[in-house]
Amino acid sequence: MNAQEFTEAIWEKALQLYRDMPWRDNTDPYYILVSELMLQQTQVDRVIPKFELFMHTFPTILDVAKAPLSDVLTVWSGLGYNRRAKFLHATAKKVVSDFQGVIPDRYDALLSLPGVGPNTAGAILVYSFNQPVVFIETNVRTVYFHHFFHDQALVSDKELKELIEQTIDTEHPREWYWGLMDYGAYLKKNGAGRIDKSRHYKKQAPLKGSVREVRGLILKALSKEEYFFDELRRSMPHDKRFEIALQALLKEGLITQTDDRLHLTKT
DNA sequence: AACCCGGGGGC
DNA sequence: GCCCCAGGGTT
Repeated sequence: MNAQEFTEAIWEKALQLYRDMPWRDNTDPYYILVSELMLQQTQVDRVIPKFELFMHTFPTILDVAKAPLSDVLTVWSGLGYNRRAKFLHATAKKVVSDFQGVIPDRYDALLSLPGVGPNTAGAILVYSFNQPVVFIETNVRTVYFHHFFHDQALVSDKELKELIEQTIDTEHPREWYWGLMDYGAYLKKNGAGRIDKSRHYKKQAPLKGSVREVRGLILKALSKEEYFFDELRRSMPHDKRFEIALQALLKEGLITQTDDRLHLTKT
């Protein structure tokens, strides 16, 4: 299949498989920023209700910047990878203080924001500003592996970038990537995804029995009410994971201890 | 380069 | 019970 046949096939899939999402109906940079942070390692179906709650609670990026971190963490609670809530809070404050409250439309400036890496920066440029930049994530990998690398054991992102660059629709990058996302998600749902073909693929450690499982329990508890240290410990698994998780959360600034009480960090 | 960071749904 | 999900930060 040559490049033109490929692009025609993708556009056909894009029409067939289009998924409606709140951040597709409104591509304001703030919508895209929030959705992309939430979508890191998290499925679309789980993000949509959290996204709507978040936007209802914090209608503008200034509302996030002004809010205590504890409020952002509470809204985030249940979505997972709670550090992202702190990253988003810090990014909102930085956009207000360093960028006049305007989310930047340049790659380097976006990369300077906490929680925004190469993928998220590229996604913001594509989806919000409609710029034809190359970025790689799991659905993009799935589509290109399926069509161009069937008989190759391992594929590097460098090889992938060349193909993406050759096939990207420079006139309609936003809709083009929407199509890649929808088609890639479709392929994986139907068992055609082979993400382990990527040289960057790493199997993640199980959650069960891990420290980060206890981190989640601590944050979930503190999202509801404050605890005395011993009171909280008694409600947690009785092993070393609790102490490790607690120290990490204190160090990272997600939680704070004042007067023998533990609570979500306010500032 | 290796490790850490949630929680849930699909299978 | 195992897997992965619109990845990024730290060491």
